[in-house]
Amino acid sequence: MKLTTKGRYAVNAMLDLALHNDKAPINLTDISARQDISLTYLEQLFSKLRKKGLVESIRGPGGGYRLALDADEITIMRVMYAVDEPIDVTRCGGQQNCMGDVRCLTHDLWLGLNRHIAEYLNGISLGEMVRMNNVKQVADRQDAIMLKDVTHMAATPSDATH
Amino acid sequence: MKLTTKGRYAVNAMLDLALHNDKAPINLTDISARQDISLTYLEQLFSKLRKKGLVESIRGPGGGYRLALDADEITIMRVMYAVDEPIDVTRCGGQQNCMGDVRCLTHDLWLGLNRHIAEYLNGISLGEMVRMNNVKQVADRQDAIMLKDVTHMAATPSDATH
DNA sequence: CTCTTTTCAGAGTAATTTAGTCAACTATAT
DNA sequence: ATATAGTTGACTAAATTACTCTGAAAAGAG
Repeated sequence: MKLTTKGRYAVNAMLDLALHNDKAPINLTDISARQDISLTYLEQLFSKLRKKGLVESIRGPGGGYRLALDADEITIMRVMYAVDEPIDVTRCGGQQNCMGDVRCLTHDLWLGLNRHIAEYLNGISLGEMVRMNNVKQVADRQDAIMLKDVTHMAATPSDATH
Repeated sequence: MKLTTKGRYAVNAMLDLALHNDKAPINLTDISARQDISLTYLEQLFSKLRKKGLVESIRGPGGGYRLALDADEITIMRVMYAVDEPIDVTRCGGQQNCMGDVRCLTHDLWLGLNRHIAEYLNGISLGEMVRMNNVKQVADRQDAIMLKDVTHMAATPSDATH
């Protein structure tokens, strides 16, 4: 299992999609604004997510993306695997030849770690996250900021901290 | 937690040390041969391991490295942290400002994953690994190969174990 | 003292990966 | 038609990884 920012971006974006998953499809421009991910990078990510059957796309004006499955069926694991080729933590990709012809000393250790991570990430779905309170709160804030931007209100975000 | 081959090399090397942890210090040339890691790279790794107090060094002929602590006190986690700067899995390093001024949607998710991995890697020590059967078998084979190289003898120990 | 074996320190580097950008499409609603 | 939105693939700058190279310095053996 690979753990990169790419995978995390993908999860953030997918969760955004799950949170706004009503009738109308969500376009990437909105997700880009809310989640602070460049549009072109999102396009790249969603291309992969679509090919893995996690989202479906609707082209043209009013188009965008929608979850292709129930949010409870989409685990964090599936999202991360969709965008990041799974790199194995062992040196040999499950083969037993990590070291010349014999498996390395720590072969089983890394396999165990792999299993462990997978278990955790497979145990959490987008649906569950949507129902979590703290997630909902953050999402509401993000939506509020978007609204403010759209209306061109004088309120500059005043991001003194960074 | 960062998961790199560097960390895996370090664990392999440290386990080698633990397996051969008798009176005499072990030099890196031997570990290099047994674990198939370049000598200069090992030097780099052990420099860090020493600075973190996991090994102690003896210079000069007959010198080498020794575990600075009991093998049961050295967890896999400690080894990996010694050589790889811990990169945080969240975007903000535990701060709450992953996204401008609010924490990102998935902040807690990554923190949880971090905790999970740490728990696993902290739950396993070099001592425990040394006592595991499959590890011992691999180690014996590695030693046998080393011996063969040194003596240039034809007498293969015929290690028909499994 | 000198030779050899070892660790110690840090600079340098080639390859790979990451995190994107850019440009040129295609499909569809109005 | 035209504007909106997804689609594709090539390209790239920056960072990271996984090392190597050089040249010490310490310590024991002869």
